[in-house]
Amino acid sequence: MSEQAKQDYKTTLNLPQTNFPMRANLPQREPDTLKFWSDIGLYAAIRERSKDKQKFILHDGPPYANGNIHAGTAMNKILKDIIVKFKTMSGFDSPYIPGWDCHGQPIEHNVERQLGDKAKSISQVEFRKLSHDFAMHFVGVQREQFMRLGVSGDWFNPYLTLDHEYEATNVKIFGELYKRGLIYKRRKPIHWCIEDQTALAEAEIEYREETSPSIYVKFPLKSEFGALKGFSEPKYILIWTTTPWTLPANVAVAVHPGATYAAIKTDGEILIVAEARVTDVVGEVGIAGYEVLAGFKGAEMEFLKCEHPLFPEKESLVVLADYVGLDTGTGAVHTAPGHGQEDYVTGLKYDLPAPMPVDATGHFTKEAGQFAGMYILNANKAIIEFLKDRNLLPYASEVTHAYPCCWRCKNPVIFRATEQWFISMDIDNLRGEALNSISKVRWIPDWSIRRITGMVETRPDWCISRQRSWGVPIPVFYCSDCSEDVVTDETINAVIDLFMAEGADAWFAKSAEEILPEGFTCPKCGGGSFTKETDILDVWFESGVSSEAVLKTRDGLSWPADLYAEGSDQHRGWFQSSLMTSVGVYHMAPYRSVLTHGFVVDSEGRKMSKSLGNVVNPLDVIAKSGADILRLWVASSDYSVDVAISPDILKHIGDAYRRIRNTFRFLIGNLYDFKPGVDDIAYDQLSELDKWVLHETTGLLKNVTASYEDYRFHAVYHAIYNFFTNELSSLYLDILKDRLYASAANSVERRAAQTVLFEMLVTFTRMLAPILAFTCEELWLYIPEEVKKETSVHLSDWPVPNEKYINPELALNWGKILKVRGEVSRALEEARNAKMIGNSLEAKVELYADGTTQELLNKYQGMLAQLLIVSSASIYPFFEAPGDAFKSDLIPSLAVKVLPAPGAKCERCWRYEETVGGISEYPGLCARCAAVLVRA
RNA sequence: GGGCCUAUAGCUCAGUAGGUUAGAGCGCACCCCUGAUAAGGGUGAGGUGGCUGGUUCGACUCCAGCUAGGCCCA
Repeated sequence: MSEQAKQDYKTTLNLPQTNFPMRANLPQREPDTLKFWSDIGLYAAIRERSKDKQKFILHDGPPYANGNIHAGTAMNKILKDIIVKFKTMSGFDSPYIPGWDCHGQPIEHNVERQLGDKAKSISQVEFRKLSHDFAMHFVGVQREQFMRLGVSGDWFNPYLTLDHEYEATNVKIFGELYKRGLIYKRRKPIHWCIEDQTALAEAEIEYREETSPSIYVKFPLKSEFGALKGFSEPKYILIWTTTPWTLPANVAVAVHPGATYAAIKTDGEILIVAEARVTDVVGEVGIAGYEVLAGFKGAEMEFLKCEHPLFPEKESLVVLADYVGLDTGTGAVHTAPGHGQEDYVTGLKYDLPAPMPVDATGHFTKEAGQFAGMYILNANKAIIEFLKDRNLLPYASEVTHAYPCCWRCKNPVIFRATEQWFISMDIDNLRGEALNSISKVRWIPDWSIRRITGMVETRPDWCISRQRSWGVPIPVFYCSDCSEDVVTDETINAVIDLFMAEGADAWFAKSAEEILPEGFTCPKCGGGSFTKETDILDVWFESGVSSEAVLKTRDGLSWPADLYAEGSDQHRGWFQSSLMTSVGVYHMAPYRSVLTHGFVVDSEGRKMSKSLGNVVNPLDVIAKSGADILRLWVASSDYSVDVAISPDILKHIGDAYRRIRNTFRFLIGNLYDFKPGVDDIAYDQLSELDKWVLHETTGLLKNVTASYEDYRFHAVYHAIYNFFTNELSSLYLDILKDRLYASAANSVERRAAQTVLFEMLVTFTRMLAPILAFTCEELWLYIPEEVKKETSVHLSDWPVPNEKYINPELALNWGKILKVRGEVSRALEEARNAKMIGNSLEAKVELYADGTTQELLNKYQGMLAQLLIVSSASIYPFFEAPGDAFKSDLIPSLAVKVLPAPGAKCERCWRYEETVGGISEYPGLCARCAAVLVRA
C-alpha cells in the first residue's frame, strides 16, 4: 500500500476540526473580550436580566486610591468577582458597585511631597483640589486595572468617599452617634512636630539616632508603706527617664506588678529600685555601701503617693503597668499621660489627669510653674539643675537611641496631648451591642469570629479626629461666647445640605455663619457667633459608613449587605468601622456574612517585599500570561490562610490552564458536524459508557455547585481539573476516539458520543465561567446559536443537574470495571517494556477471572476491547491462567495475559482485525471500516 | 511581649469522631503514540506528616512547649 492510499483513508475519518486555538494567547485575546463585554453592555444586560430576582449584595470594601493594584488587591477583586458571577448565574440579582477610599493622609503626604516648599504657601482649598485630582487619577488607574482582571461591575458609576453625597453621609451618621451620646472629646497624646507645628501620622515618623539625657530621679515617698514600717529614714522611689522636660507633666510612677522591688539603705536614705536593677543602679549612682532592708512585689506599692519632684505641693501616684521593663533603668517609670501612648493608657486606667504644660510651639505654659516660657528642649538643663539642687538627682548621663523624628524637617517630634474626638465603646454599651451583632453574623472561615470578637472585647474607644486637611470635617461648631460644642439637628442638617450641594470643600471656604441657618443661636448661652471645628474625620469612619452611603441610597441595592469579603487585616479595619457606625445608629451589623482571606505571600510563606525580591506584580502576570491565569491561581488557592504566589506556582497554573483548554478544544473539535437539536441521541440509546460519564458529570456538577456556594473555590478547581484528567482525558475521551473518528459520521454510536460531548461542553463552560471569565466567553462562541439564547456565558444560567443521569447501580459496576482496566494497563505496560507491543491496539488481552469479577466481565464482554483500547479481549476461568500471566495484587482472582493481536492492522482504524482484507474493494481495511466506506 | 492563624510529597490541595502499608492531580523519570500533536496515553519513583516532649494499647490526627511564617496590636 502506498503512502498515497494511506492518506486517502485518513481523509475518510472524522478527525477533529476547530478554529479554537490550542494556544490561548490570552494577553492579546483578553482585551478583545473586554471590548466585546463593553460593546454588548454586559453589566447593564445582567442587571436587566436579573432585575426581578432575589438580591445578593456583595458590598465592596474600598481600596485606597493611590498607586497601582498589587497581588493582594487583585486576589481580593477576583474572589469577589467569582462570587458575584456565580451568584448571578445561579439565580440572584447581584449588582456590584466598586468603591474607592479617596481621602486620607497618604494622599495628602504625596501631594505635599510633589509640592515641596510650596506646600506651606497654598490655601487649604487649593490643597484639597490637588488631593482630589491625585485620588481621581488613581481611581482611573485602578479602574482600568481591575477591569482588566475581568471583574464585572458598575465601573463607571462607582462610589467614592469624596462624592458630595458620600461626604454628607458622614455628617448624618456623626450626628446620629452624637445624639445618642456616644461621641465625646478628650485629650490624647499624638505625635507633634514643634518645628512645623503640626500633628503627624505614624507613617510620617522616621526613627533617627538621637542623643538624650538619661537621668535617675528620686520621688519622695509620702505614704506610709507597710513593708518599710519602722524605718524612719526618708524614702524615695527611684525612676529613670530620658525626657526630663516631660517631668512637669508627671502624675504617676509606674512599677511592674509582678517584679520584685528592693528597698536599699544608703547614706541615711532609703531607695526603692527593682531588685533586678540594684547592682547596676548602685554602680551607676556610685553608692559605696548599701544594705537591703526589704523586698516586695511591685503590686504592693499600688496607690502609694509620692511628692512631685518639681512641684512639692503636687502628688504623684504609684501605679502598675506590665510594660515596665527590667532590662534597663530602675524598674520604675515616670508617667505623664500627656506625653506618651503607654502613659496615656495607664492614665485612663487610673483615671489620672493629663496635664499638658507644653504649647504648640514647644514652649512651657504657665502650668509648668517656674519653667513657664522655656523652650522644652532647652529646659532639660534647667530641670536637671533644679533636681540637683533639691538633691533628687543621683545620676545623670546621656544615651543614644532611636527617636521618632518628623519626615519633613527631620527634627525630633514629641508626644503632646491635644483635644481629640472619640466614639465611646461603653457609654451606652456600644461594645455589648457590637458583640451581640457579631454573634448573629456568619463569619467565614469560622476562626474569624474569634478574632473579631476578641478585638471588639478589648478595643479602646475609637479616636475619630485627625489634624489634617484632606478629609471630611468633623461637623461641630463652637460658640464664641461660651465655648460650648454645638451639634443639633439644625446644625447637622445645615452641614448635610451644604455638603450635598457643594461638597466638604465648602466647610473650609465658608465661615460658620455662612453655613449655619440665618439667626441660629447657641442653645446654651444664646450667643450668635460661632467657629468651626478644624479637625477632620478618621478615614476609617468614612469607609465605615459605606453601607449607609451606598446600599441605603442607591436604587437596586439592599441593606444590610449579604456579604463583605476582605483581607484578614480588616478585622481591625473596615469590618469594625462598618460595624461600629452601623450598630451605633441601627443597633445591628451592616452585613449578614463576612468572608475573610489571607495575605499573598511568596513560596516560602514570607510577605512580599522589594528587599526580598519576591514581589509578583499582577500587571506583569497579565501582560505575560493573561488575567485568566491570575484568576485560576486565585481559584486554586485556599484563601482561608495565606496564599502563595511565585513564578514557579504560576508556571504550574499555566500548565493546568493548558490542560483545561485542550480538553475543551477536543470537545469542540469533535462537534464540528454536530447539530444539537437535530443529531442528538436519546438517553436510552446511549451506551453504558456514555451513561456512566453523564452520571459522573452530574455528580461533579452537584459537588462543584455546593463548593461554589460554600465559597470553596479551590475545591471547585481541583474537582473539575481532576475530572478533566481522570474521567475525561485519560478515559472517556481516549476511548471515544475510535467511535468519533472511525464510525460513520452520522452513525448512532458517533452521534451518541457527540451528544454527550456537547452536553459536557455546555455544562463545563458554564461551570468554569465564574473563574475563567475570559476563556469561557471564548468557548461560548463555539456553542451554536440555536442552543444558546444568550450572547455571553455570563448571561447564562447555572447548569441544573439532570436527575435522569443519576444511576448508582451502573456507577457501581463501572467502578469495578475501571479497576480491572487499571490492572490491564499494568499488564500492557509490562508487554510494552518487553517490546511485545507499542500501541495498545497491537495487543490481544486474555482476562482470567472468577466469581463476581468473571460475571461482571461477561456482562461487558461486548465492549471490553473498546474499553481497554486493545484489538480484542476474551474471558476465561481464572484456573486456566498461564503461569506467565500478569497477576493482579488489587483484585483477587484476576490475571491478564497480553498477546500480539491476531489479524492485520486495519489501515483506517489501526485496530488489528482478522476481518482485514475480507472485502476485496478495500483490501487493507477491517469489516467495520469497509462497511463505513461502502455506505458512504 | 499579646491576640488570631498556618506548617501533610518539588507545587496546589485531600484526608483522619486517634486504629491496617498517609491520598489525588500536576511536576519529575522512563515508556508508548504521532489521526487532540508547541497535543494525547501508560507505568513508576517521591512524604521520619515543622521540631521536642506528653496523654494513649495506638497520634499526622488530642495536650504542652519550641521553631518558622502571616495578619493585627503593643
